[in-house]
Amino acid sequence: MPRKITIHQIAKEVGLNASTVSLALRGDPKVREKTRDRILEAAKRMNYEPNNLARSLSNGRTRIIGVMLSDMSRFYEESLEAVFTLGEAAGFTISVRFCSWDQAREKAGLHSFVSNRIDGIIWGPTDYNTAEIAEMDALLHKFEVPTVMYGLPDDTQSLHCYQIGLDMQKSIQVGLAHLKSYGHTDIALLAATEVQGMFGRMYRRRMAMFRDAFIAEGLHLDDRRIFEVGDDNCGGLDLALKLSQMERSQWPTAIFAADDLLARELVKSFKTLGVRVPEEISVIGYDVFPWAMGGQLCSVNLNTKEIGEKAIQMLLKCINSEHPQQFDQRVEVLPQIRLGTTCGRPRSR
Amino acid sequence: MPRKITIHQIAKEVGLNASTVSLALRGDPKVREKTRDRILEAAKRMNYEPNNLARSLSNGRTRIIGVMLSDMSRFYEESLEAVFTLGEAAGFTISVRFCSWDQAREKAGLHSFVSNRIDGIIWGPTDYNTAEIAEMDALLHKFEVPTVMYGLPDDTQSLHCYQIGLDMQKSIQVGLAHLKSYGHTDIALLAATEVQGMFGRMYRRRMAMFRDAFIAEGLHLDDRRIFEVGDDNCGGLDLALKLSQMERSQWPTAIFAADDLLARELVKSFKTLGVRVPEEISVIGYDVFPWAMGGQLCSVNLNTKEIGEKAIQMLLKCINSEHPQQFDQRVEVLPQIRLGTTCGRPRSR
DNA sequence: GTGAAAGCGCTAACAC
DNA sequence: GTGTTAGCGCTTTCAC
Repeated sequence: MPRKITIHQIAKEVGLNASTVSLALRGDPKVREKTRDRILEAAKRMNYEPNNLARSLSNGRTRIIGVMLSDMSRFYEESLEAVFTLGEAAGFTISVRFCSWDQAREKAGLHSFVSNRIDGIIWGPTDYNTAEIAEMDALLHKFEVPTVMYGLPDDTQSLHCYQIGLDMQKSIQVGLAHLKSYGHTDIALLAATEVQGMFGRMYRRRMAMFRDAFIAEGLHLDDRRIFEVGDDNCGGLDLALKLSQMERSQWPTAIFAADDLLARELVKSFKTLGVRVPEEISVIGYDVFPWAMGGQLCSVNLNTKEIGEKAIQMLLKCINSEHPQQFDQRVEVLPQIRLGTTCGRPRSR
Repeated sequence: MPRKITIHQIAKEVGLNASTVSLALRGDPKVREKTRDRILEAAKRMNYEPNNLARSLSNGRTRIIGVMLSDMSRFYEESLEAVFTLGEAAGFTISVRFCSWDQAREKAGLHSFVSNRIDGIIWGPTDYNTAEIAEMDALLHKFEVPTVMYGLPDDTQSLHCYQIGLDMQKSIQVGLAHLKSYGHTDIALLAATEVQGMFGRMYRRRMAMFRDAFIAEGLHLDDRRIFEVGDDNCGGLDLALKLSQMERSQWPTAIFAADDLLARELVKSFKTLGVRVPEEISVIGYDVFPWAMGGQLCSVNLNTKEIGEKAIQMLLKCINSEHPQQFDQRVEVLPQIRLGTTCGRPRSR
């Protein structure tokens, strides 16, 4: 038995023509049911596996959607799951590339997408507004590869791609407004900024946005109210310990943790040390962990599931349309306050 | 300007034949340098992007390696990075599929790899020894797609694929032996087993292996020495608190945490609560976090980087060889004790 | 060195 | 309903 079976061999086997086999395999109603059954039976028996290269070369589409990501960050987990679910339901295969925050690899990966003639791209870029990004954006546009960039913090008007926007500063403001609604004004910030590499860079960027958000909400963020720790999910204990050595009258009334895992550890540590949350101090988290603390943690959720859904929906619309221009260039995904039990009115001082 | 440029259009532009252009683009020495420069210049100017579908259909290989994973688990991070680095250095594009622990999706993904005629597969299966896995293994074998399965706990002799083995029980025994070498015999186990879904399943499986490993090392594991928590990286504090309410004479002399993050939190919590590690109690972790606690944590490292390296090296060897049978069917990757400062001799009782 | 021609496996238009 | 034919864009063999 020959190794790679083609439709011609199946055709010969059942005494028909290759094009009939082709039609039958794709379930075309033109071919009689009995004929189709014979063909399918032979295909299965001969271990036929269709050759997508030939198929795609011939009909001009691959039914593959490429996803370009910087790393296997938790940030992408939920959105990617949404992309899979909706993309596969629409008959597409999802192919992922990672670039490890390396722009050369990112570029090479996107080129490979183009060379392999995938039908569309979802792209979470390593950085924004750099020359490389603009160059790839222009290339993808020139090749008419439908592309959705997602997780973009700012409106990057110069790009041609569709964009799923995520206004981080606004989402922080949402959290601050939530705390203000309880009456908090003395709010501290717990953030991991001493992390090395790209993660650290991300955290530091996030920190800058926190500062801006405080100002935008008319709040004062004293430098002594900023607690920086050297690890993304192991600094809560440090802060709880630090505070427990201070007089309570000196405490802030609420703490905004820049990461849900930090917040989770902070709350647990407070409880361990006998500090009541939220009676003595309120805690709010920020990020992408809806499951943190079994839903008890109050947090600003970045809603990444919706980001993924919007991205794949936009892309599918664009792929299936003749006039992709008619769609909105940019869609904003709004964060959601996830109510828990860790925020309350400030203690009386 | 037409949208998709082909070598024929370039040929027409420079007044040559398409086959010359084809040779020139691939840097064949047969074509004169001056001619090649003219061709490359035209290709760049016209924004030519090669069509891999046509190329692969013609020459029979795609230069793509497919990686099939269950999810974006931290377990895969390092190994995947190794696969990228070595694979790309060898001129391959790495394409990743995730199946979210769904065997139907896993199967579909592997089929798509075959249909797209990728040159080889690295596969971390969702489960072992099931009919589905065996079926896909047989199919991949029949299609002669070189395949390396990795992270396999047991010797699965019935499979045709190359295997990178990881003997979890032995690696736990390595950790236990390390503790025994200090003189510990009263060793407790901290594990997260109340986690939902596939993670929980994995943790429970890990738990069973811990029991077997204790027995194999001639140690007694009393049920009261097993501390199960409901979260994969937030249970350390609970245990530290629990122990601090017990008389120290009742304590175990060492704790084996089934996860580095658990271990890390445990050590930090001990320190917070005034318990000296390792003077009063030793802690050893287990998993894939070489960076946990800045290298201070003593741990059994599963060595996933080497798993990835071995996998891609085996695969490349197999792809480049005419006689893949000559290589070993299965390679074992051994865990390493990562020495830290959290293990020492047991306190005198 | 360069060109001509066949073919990779499939699809799609059109005959019959 | 089924067969015929002409590509899809590239590589490869063989002339010249």
